[in-house]
Amino acid sequence: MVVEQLDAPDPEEVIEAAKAAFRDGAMLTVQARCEGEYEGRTSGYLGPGDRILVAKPDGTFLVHQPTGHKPVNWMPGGGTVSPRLSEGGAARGAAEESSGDEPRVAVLLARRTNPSERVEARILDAHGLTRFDASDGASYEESGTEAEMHEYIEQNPAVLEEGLRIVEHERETKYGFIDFFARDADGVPVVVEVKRIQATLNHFDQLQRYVSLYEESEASPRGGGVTAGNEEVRGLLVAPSASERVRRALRDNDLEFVELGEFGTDAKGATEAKLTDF
Amino acid sequence: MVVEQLDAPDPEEVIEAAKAAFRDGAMLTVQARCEGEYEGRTSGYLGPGDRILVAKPDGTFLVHQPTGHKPVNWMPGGGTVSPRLSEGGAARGAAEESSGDEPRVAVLLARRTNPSERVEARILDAHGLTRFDASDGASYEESGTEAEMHEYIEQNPAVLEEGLRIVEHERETKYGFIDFFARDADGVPVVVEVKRIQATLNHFDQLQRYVSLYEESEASPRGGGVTAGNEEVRGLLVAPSASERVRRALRDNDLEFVELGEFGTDAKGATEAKLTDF
DNA sequence: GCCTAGGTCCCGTTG
DNA sequence: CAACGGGGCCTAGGC
Repeated sequence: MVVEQLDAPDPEEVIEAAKAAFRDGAMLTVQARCEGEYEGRTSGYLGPGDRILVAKPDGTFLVHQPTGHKPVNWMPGGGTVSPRLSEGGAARGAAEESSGDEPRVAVLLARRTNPSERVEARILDAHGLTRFDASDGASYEESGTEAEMHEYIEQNPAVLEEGLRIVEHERETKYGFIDFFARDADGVPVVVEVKRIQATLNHFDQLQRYVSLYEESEASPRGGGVTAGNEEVRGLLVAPSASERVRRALRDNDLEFVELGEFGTDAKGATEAKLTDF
Repeated sequence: MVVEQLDAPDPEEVIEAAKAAFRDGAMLTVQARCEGEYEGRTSGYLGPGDRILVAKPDGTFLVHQPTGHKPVNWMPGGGTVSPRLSEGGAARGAAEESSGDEPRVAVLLARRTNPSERVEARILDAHGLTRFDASDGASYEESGTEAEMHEYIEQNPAVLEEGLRIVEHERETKYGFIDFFARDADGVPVVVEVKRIQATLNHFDQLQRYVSLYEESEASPRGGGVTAGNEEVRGLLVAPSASERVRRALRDNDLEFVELGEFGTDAKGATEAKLTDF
């Protein structure tokens, strides 16, 4: 039996099922009216409403409202989720006298350290619960990533500029990592920053940072005098597109934009076609 | 009835339940062995395995493996999820001759435009399905945010520096927004960038950009000559902490770091305590 | 463990 | 609508 479903379980049944699921490494899904509370990097409270709760064996905990991609409350994996019975009533608000006839509610508490934080979901009314003994060995394989774009450029530097020669990939500097360090046809050093998506001001910032770093660390040690220094390093921002503001920022700072959209098989085919032209 | 559960539904039942749920604006959860495929900003494939599928009435679609905070495949809200029956067999791979006795499988296809993309989950084996007519009017209320940090600083500028006077909050420049524009005790202009979390190199970048922008736009128009220009603007990065690299980048570029961790009631109390010291 | 940078980032806000 | 910046971002890769 891979899945076990409970319909409208009472608090004790929720606790029991949750304990068993966590013990056995199963995934748990609960449809419930609940409250949420978070305390950690910030703190927050979510009033009662219908949500889906998901707890994974790695400690991941998710609270999903009926809209939106992101969980309204969550805990990343690495911590633990523990079920416990608690007094009824609101998590927040005045502590009313606990009359004996108050219903107890099931609570799912997710915690972790570093950073220290916790999410608590008070299940006021469990509509459905599913235990799922899931087994999944597959991993997602993706193409079209920035890593592939890097590979493509490394193999075909001419798509950026005729005569460009890649010297180093992922060069570390004291201010961060440069995507490519290269030299142009005249041997002038070129700092290259590559983005898979439309370039933003932050990307311009990064390139600017790397270029100034290069100017400082390379020009100064030379003793200053032989080379012009600042003039002798170029900065290239490579991306499929860029807003006008970004283009202007680049121009104003003597940096260059290279539009590179398609890459991979198509572009490779184009390169091969080129070769046959000779 | 808020929740309807099906145990090991066959493909036709999955389709039927999904159609009904989407028509009525209910949330749908399916525990299933499935394949996943994404095509859009990148493209990717996920082989068969056990996952939880969640479809929301706003078009959000999530595929969750047994580990990890993030869905392995997803579609943000705004699009549509449509169920349909399809041929059995792998989504990827050679198109085998479709012998008549192949089982048909339920497929959930999530699509949107702008960007144009789609996620397809081929449900090879549905273990469980839950329809949830959820109603949730609550929204999450959070404190400890950067906005609150801004308010606090605006009310207590002295925590940054004695004699600092806030001139403007969220000043727009042609290259972006400055958190605070201020003047120090000597009337020297100060650009302030505030971060709620540990400062990163990108945050340094932002401040550096704003400061250079200020130097250009303010110093140049003046005709250059009266004021020293570059020397006469300070940049402050305010955050609870910063790595050594970030501190060095700031120092090397004549920018300043101000450590500001606690704020709000505690810090306010500290300020008040200080006042009583006089 | 910290630091750095990417992400199918998502999301809100503003022009 | 694009664009810019925040996020309890999360996650992977180095060191």
